[in-house]
Amino acid sequence: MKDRSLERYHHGELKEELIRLGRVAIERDGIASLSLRALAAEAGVSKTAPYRHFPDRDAFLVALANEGFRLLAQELERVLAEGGAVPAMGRAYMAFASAHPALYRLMHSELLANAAPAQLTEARRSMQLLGESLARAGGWKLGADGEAGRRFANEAAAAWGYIHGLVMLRIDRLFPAWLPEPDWEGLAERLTAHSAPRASTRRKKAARPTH
Amino acid sequence: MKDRSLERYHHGELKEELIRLGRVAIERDGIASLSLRALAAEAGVSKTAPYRHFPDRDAFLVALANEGFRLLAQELERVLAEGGAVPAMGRAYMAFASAHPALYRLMHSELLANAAPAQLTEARRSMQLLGESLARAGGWKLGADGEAGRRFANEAAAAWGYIHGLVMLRIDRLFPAWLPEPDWEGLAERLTAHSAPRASTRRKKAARPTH
DNA sequence: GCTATTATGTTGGCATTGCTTACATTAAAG
DNA sequence: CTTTAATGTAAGCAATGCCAACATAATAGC
Repeated sequence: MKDRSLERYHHGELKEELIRLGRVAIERDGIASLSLRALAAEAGVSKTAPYRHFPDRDAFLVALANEGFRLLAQELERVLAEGGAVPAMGRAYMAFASAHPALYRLMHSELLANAAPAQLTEARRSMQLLGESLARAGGWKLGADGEAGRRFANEAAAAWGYIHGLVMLRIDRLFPAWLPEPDWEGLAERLTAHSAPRASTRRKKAARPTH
Repeated sequence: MKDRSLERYHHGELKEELIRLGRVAIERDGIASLSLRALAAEAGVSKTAPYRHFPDRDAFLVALANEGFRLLAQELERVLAEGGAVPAMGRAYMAFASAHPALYRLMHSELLANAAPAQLTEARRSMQLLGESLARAGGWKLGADGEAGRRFANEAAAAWGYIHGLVMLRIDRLFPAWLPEPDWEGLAERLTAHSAPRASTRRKKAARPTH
């Protein structure tokens, strides 16, 4: 039995502290090598204590991801409040991912694809923000049905895919080293070109003029 | 001691078979739960046999990813041989990722960011193919120096980011379910719009020169 | 205030896994 | 034919996820 004479039996904020420690740990060691036991030790608590707050390791990772979405939404909301348009959103998105690469990766990992939607309330919020911003800039209606809704879904997927891919390329350092380093921030701002329904693009769908 | 009277002591093609089995395993159970021991058992070989061919688990995953790049390059080359232009490349890229989602994810995972370049010879090949195709379509020179090289790097990053993000959005099922399913193939074909230097984009770039 | 209930944390333990060391078998080189 | 290198095996350690039984503290009902 350890000497816990100076420590409280109940931590009191274990759940929150585990999330905090987890965020640091994944950025330092990578997501794959995150260990609940090690985290418990860091928090000065027994090896199975985390299981009182999370059913299993995957559930903890989902909670971590959700925290990430909360932080991202917070950032995006701040930009929106400052009157930022779509390019500013792109910049903020890129900045968030660069500042928390492992967290961003986790937020878009395989795990989340099958996670229960109820656990990812914050995820929906941040995506709604992005979607609304894109819709406003492009003059689309968010809840539109039929053809209009389908067209908006396409434009949203194009814009989101663009910024998401750009960000992943950067944080995973996948861009070939034998080429000059791209201007990531500038490219992120170009999000506008993808969200707004450009005449050229729409015509191309029908007639495909280039090449 | 097991009865191996009918089995050869030496498997003979263990390395290749592990790669084969590994590809199936990650698509079935996910990358995280891939176990070298389990794979060894599947191959009918002792638990530590794989370590004769791969220093550790991560090295095996890198080898798997490299095999993925080889397959992708093979596909892209086939499309090129058939005279396919950039939209066809986009389609092929999307098709490959959809057919092997876990493999594609692995090819762009955190692990690879720090992998020794020598282990990823095939990766460079497939990217070179994509880069050449984009350069030809956009009228760029691949090895250009200075401003031209930097501009090409930006256009390449934009195009690659676009298709990569689109693909990831799809295979990770991240696109919100409350929107209509996007036309993924059609969006992949739009790769042209990102690789070709569009007048509007270039003017915008000039108006906001660098940073 | 006292007690019952619930939330939270601990201890011990099992199975799985990655990986190391020492040894066995076979193929290939000389 | 002998030697050597390549390939596979056996045994075992440490770390981890997770379960079951128990301990402690906070809280609610009376």
